[in-house]
Amino acid sequence: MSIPEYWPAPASSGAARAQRPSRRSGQRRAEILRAATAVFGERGYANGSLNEIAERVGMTHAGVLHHFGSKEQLLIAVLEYRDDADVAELEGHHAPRGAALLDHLVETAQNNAERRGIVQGYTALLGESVTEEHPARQFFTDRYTGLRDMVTSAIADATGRSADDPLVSSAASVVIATMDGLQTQWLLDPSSVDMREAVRLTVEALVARLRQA
Amino acid sequence: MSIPEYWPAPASSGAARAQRPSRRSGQRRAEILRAATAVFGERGYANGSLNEIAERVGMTHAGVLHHFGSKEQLLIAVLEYRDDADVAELEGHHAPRGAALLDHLVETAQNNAERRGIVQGYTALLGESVTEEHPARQFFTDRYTGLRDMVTSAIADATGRSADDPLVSSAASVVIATMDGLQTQWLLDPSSVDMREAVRLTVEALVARLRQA
DNA sequence: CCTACCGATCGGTAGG
DNA sequence: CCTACCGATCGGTAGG
Repeated sequence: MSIPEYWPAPASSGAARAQRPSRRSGQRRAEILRAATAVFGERGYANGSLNEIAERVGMTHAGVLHHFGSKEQLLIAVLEYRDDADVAELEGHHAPRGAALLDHLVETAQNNAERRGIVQGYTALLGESVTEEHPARQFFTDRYTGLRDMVTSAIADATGRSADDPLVSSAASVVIATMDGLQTQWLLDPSSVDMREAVRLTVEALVARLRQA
Repeated sequence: MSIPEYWPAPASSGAARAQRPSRRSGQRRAEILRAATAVFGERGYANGSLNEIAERVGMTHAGVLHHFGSKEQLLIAVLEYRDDADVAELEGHHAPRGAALLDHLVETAQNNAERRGIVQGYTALLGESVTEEHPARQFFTDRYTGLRDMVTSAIADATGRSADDPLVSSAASVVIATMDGLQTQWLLDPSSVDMREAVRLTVEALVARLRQA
């Protein structure tokens, strides 16, 4: 499973340069991950090739495979890389856990309208992931389980209902579904939809509905 | 653009058998369309091969290409075929145009829970369609424009608001987005979501919200 | 990291 | 509709 490292050490690897191969290798991996994120986002996973990824970082596809072992492992790394970035951003600004999470989601919808590449990558891979034996399937399944839990407790918090209330978990699924579905519509036709307003309306309507009765 | 027909006429093509080649060809095309729908649904378009489609109807991939010209044209035919089926079903049961459409969508969500293959095919192709230069892109763009119009007028009807009200068109986008997004969550984990209840809640909450103020 | 290669598979065409 | 073929491309491996 591990990736052997048998290429020659850099000629200038004495004490003069503090950069060990592992440091450079880490940078190179990050470059590949960025390129792979872009290519899978533009073309999808099935249609994105290692060759195109490799060209964008100035190496051959064999070089990419050296770093990541297989196309599938590269995809997994891309997904985790994206996840890390999301988490970092969440924690950087604030890590809202209660009702404030709902406002944060409205903000996210707005911000996403200026990150087309990222939205497209997410939507394309998510869509592909429901196909048979797709390597991203487990990743997204787990991710949505976690997302639903977070949003469920946020809605419980905002409405004073129990997180076990079926209406609450339904509402959580709906909020997430709305964000995903709006992204698809927006990607197909950006002028057709105001993602921020639509998410805001959804959250408002659901919370109001769950507050009564 | 047209597909030439130069294969030999059936040996038994006299007056005894009323089946002209065009009739048989039409049946064969329908078989291919069904197989292609299944394969693209299971594997996606990029990952689904003409060879697998051909095998399922007992011919070679060249035979499939004879009938449809190219893989891309086959995809377009599949999408139109699916669309025709949807329309036929809509008109068969009832063609609800006003507020009744909203109830019909709740029913559709319920019915979809027993048509996993169809839902998966739709979700996978829709997700792929947002990638660069994807052949299904125009199809889905047009489809969503039409869907939004229908649902917008249904919501206007149900709430007494104008179809030009931005809240109404936002709500329409949300209803459609919800259905799509829920399907994805359900495909990833069928036990995680009650599609019917979630759509019902969404419609109810949005209509209630738009009825006030 | 590259070169050089592999087998497999792809969509499409020619030609009947 | 098939056989037979094409060039292109794919992911992956060997070996340094």
